[in-house]
Amino acid sequence: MPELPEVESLKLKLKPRLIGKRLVRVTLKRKDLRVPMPQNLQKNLGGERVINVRRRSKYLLMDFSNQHSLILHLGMSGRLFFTSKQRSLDTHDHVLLDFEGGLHLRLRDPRRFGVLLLTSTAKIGEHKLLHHLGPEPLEKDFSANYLFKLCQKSRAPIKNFLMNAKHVVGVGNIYATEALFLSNIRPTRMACQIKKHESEKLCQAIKKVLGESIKSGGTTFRDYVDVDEKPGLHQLKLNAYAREGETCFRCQSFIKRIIQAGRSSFYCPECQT
DNA sequence: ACGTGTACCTGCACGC
DNA sequence: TGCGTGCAGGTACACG
Repeated sequence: MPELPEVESLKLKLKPRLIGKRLVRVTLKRKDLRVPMPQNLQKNLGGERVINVRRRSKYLLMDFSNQHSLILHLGMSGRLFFTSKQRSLDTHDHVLLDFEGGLHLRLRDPRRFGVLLLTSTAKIGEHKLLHHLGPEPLEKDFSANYLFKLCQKSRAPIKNFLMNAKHVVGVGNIYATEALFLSNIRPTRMACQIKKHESEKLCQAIKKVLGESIKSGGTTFRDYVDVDEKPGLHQLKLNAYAREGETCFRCQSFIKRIIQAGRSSFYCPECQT
């Protein structure tokens, strides 16, 4: 489900409510998501305080006072939200986190493509899931120059290229689609055919669409909700994603849908070349 | 070595 | 109503 803006929105809302709080109890309602969850969580984290809540790529990182960190990924259908401890359990409520002061956080993930792991805070960057990741798109090191140079080495379609976390993290199906629309580039173009000026436009478009989505609290299609189970608003601003057969806001042509690497892509056949 | 296809899993909307 | 099909904000891995 969530791409960078959705995870960033969760992080921003979790931070002020969790930092400094002790984790009282961790309850696992099953033993695995996409991979087995650590079975020693209560022993390792029970009684520890939350020092920080961070995001790297689409991973949410929770640092605790004993130098351990939780790594959480929401996959396609994961939700992380505060609720009442008394609320009855949904079939797919897999993890319950009770913090001091009665704060109760739940992880719900019907498809179980999510991940929950524990690692030492110091070694988090070396973790198998994180070590190979490319730059954060909203940071300075993700520049037009960086993008252009990397593009020149790849014969993959530009959309697939953008969704490859080795090149840049956090850009999933929605935002790759939208950034390409904003920069007038057809998603099927080979990355190595992108011109210098296009890479500048594309780099800007990626930063813009991600930044605006964060401001809108993310995009909600079906599963995503924030920590208070409220949807985001960015779906109201999409230009291409999920708009097959509707008219382009720029030129009134019909938006097309194609499949690339098994995922839907949407583009305007007139404005994107 | 890189790019694509497949697997993981459930739920929902659709057409017949 | 019921069933089959196709689709869904992700990612690691096996293959060619």
